[in-house]
Amino acid sequence: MKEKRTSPYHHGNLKEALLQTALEIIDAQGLDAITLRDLTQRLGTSRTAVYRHFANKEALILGVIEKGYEQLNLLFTPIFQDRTHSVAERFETMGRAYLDFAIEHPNLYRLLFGEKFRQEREEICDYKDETQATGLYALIGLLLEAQEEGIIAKVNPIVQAAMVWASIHGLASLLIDGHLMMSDNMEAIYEYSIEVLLKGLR
Amino acid sequence: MKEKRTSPYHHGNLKEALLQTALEIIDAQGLDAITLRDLTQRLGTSRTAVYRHFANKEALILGVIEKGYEQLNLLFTPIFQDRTHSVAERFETMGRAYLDFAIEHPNLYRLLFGEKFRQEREEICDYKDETQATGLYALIGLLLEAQEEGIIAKVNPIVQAAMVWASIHGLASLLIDGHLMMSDNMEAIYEYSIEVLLKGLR
DNA sequence: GGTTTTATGTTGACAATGTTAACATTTAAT
DNA sequence: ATTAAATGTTAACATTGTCAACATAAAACC
Repeated sequence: MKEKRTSPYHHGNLKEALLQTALEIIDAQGLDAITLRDLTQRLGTSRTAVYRHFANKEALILGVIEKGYEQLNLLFTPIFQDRTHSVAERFETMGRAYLDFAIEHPNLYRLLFGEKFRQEREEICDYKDETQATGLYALIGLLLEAQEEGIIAKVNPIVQAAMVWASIHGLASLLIDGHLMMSDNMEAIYEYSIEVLLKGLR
Repeated sequence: MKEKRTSPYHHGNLKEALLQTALEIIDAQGLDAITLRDLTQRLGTSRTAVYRHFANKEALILGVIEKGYEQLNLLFTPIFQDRTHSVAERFETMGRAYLDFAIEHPNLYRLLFGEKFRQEREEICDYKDETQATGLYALIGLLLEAQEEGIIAKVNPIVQAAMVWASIHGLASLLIDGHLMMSDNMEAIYEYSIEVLLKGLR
């Protein structure tokens, strides 16, 4: 009883290793590229070892999604908590960090904000609300701050947050999915977007 | 020589039937749901009949994508050509039509504006530019009109169009992929988005 | 018209993949 | 020490995309 619980023995917490490696594979090659055989081979176990820790492939992916949300949360939280900058500055920094994440981890971004397993995802969101993990929660807080400062109109902040998130998410999606044939203009487009948003929200 | 070309004989233009049925399957059940065996079975042919008309499954899907763009074009063109309404009105109508299409055909929308086959897609876009099929081309025209009327600022319309498209695309994506936990508020969010955009673009 | 060539369709087979069942082994519980 | 539970392995199967070999209908050619 030296370990708290689920103490490893054969592989040394294979479950966590599966999640981590799966996340790395997906991040590098995309969701469709992952196969249980490849995954288990990398870890030196047999193909079906997965089934001792996950019901099936889908359950594993859901675990990766949850893990991804956690990582994203870890990445965004410090940005929001930085009170040394103005609301407008934080607004811009936030959007840029979001875009950067999408650009640096397009496959992971698609997994987290894509369509796959919408139904099943809800089980995760029950106790770890996507709203929070996404940063949408923090965005709402930021918008409320901006409302107090009189920078933007006092409208339902949830509606505002949805609109802002959609704008940045749309930009990220179109970019990483190759639908904006002007990646060189990206910086200009982003800055203009922030400008339009801040002006339009007034 | 009664038929112009590619006159059918066995199945009666199987190629077109494959594209049409494939599109219907994808529209109804999504890209991942389509299998060549199911597809061919519906048409009463054998599994490998596809390979007489397409190099492989991917080539077939690319054909469906092209067909989808055409349909989308047919849907959007009349809206843009309607000069009986003001620029602002057409702007709003356009966005709504775009959103409606995404909501009514989420699987098709994901296929047309998703990540799959980005590389290979470019071959299609050579002679049938996505920019045109998307309606982005028409959007730029609308924005130029708005600029002339002094409704919005005279900025690079391509940048403006990217920003606007991203906003609406983001809204559509988040909605159909189940990331906006307020589908009831959708109408309010959309109207507010148009409001913010028109105000911000000034 | 008859022959050849081409276009189109079919059958059988194979590799990759997710999955299950049966068996094996290591750790934990009693 | 024995039993039970957890974890891992092997063999096998169904599904799917794909290819090779074969079959047939249409078109082309003389």
